[in-house]
Amino acid sequence: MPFPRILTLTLPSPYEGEGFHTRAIFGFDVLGTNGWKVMLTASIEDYIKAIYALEIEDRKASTKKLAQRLDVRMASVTGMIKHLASEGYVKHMPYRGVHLTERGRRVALDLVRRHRLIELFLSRTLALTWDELHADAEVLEHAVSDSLIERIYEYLGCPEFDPHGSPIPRKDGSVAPQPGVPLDQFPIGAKGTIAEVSDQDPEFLRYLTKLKLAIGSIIRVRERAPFNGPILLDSGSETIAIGHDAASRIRVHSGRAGGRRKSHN
Amino acid sequence: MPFPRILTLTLPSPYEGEGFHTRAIFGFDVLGTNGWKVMLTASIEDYIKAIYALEIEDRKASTKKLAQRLDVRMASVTGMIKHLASEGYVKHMPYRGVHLTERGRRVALDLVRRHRLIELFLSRTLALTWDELHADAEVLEHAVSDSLIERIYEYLGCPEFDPHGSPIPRKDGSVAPQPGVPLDQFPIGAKGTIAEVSDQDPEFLRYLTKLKLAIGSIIRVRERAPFNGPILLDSGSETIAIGHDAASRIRVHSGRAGGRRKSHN
DNA sequence: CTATTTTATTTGGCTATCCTAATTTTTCTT
DNA sequence: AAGAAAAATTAGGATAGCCAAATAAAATAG
Ligand SMILES: [Mn+2]
Ligand SMILES: [Mn+2]
Ligand SMILES: [Mn+2]
Ligand SMILES: [Mn+2]
Repeated sequence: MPFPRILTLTLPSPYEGEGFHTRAIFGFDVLGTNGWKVMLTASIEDYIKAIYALEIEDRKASTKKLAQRLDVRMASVTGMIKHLASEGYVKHMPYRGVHLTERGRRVALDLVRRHRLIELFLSRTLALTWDELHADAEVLEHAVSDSLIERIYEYLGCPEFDPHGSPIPRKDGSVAPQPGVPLDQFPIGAKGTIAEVSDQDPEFLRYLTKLKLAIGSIIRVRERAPFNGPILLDSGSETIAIGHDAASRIRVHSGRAGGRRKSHN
Repeated sequence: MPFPRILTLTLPSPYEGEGFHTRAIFGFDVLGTNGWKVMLTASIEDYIKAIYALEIEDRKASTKKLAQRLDVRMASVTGMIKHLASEGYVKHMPYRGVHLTERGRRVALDLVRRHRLIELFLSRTLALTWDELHADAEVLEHAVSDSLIERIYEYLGCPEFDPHGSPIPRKDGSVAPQPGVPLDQFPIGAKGTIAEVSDQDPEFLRYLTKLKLAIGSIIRVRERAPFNGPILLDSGSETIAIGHDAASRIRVHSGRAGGRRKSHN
């Protein structure tokens, strides 16, 4: 069987009786080694992942923010939301955003798992720097098979965190909590370890590299200017001023070693 | 810039002046590090690759064979052929098949390069067996970026052959000729080395593994039955009977070591 | 050379996904 | 609380890529 195209596929019916089963509307069902599984299009997977991320950030996902994040128009988001709701991936409260259902959450976690394992794999094998990883992973996450991702997982020794310090969701659908707290909320004077950084913007990651900040770096907040002003911190022998915006994208663990993982920078 | 969706994209115009440029009809133009490049959909890439393969096998690509290979209907092939011809990737002689243009050939070689490098990469890093490789590579070939494929190429030490013994097209568009001759045409009594096997069918590859045949195996044709009958050959200390069909999918180099590469079985 | 079979093309139709423009609902201002 | 602004939805439309059925051309068999 040739690998399914992204858009449509006709397969022997997964249901009773004979005949074929064409499932072009919303991803499609595919016969894998563990029985039938719904295969979703890259577009749908990305929508669900974006909703998942926005729910963590904002408690709910709004049409506007989804449109910005996915780089599509709001009309397209509304249309897709209705599809997703009709298939049971989200609950839609018109004019008030969406929430993932448990079913949707599983899809999101599975995709995030693939994304983060791919990032770690590319980082380990090809020594890609952390600013290079994300864009490739964003595409590859939709292309790797379940069996390949399991091979990668074993090859990496069942890792728990990706190169940006984010927890890798487990196959059973559980995830470790995000480590630490945002740097802009870290107590003044306390010593901490950089535990996680946002992977969304390569520019930001190159900026951190220039500041010699990486996962595992030990820092101390010296001073926080008011009105969302810059944050002064000690790192190694240097003192660094970092904007509020950037600081909010860095999470810091209190104490010395947040969790025994190294930087993959 | 988020990575382009497979189907459509609107980007700042690559041409003079202002405004945007929507190119949904046939892949789209993308701004890479070396200027603008046309990005093709996975579907189009697969059509062009299939035409390339059929031209090698049959001197031309017919609608029927394309439909079989791509698992679509003939009507779909005709439709796509017209698109490809209008974009200058193929020359279409109605009712008599298609040929790739030079432009189409470059697309095919680039895709084959990606496919084979991915197979070798997965084989080296994750120790996938040669029957497992092809299906994953068939999808990933459309998802890896140019920069990632170059990293893989360097990581692998600028390899010339993939795990099935097929030559990896070079970046400049040149390819080494297919090594050896088909086993069903190899002279009787002569000693030879298995140089290449077809990667299309995992069943076939598992069959070869069971026979302990791999790239680099040394064999001697003992006898060839008439009327496309089975072929008897010596391999190691054993004598093997292999059907004509299977034999035609194996290419053999005369002499001992075809080219110093090892099996990645 | 004609009849039949095979191969190829044309026609008409479908869904997925996106867009723009118009409309509706909610939120913000004063 | 009314008006303005922002956010969300609806309406209408486009292309890619697929299919079935009808038609046409080429190849084959007698
Ligand atoms: Mn990432
Ligand atoms: Mn993605
Ligand atoms: Mn292959
Ligand atoms: Mn492919």
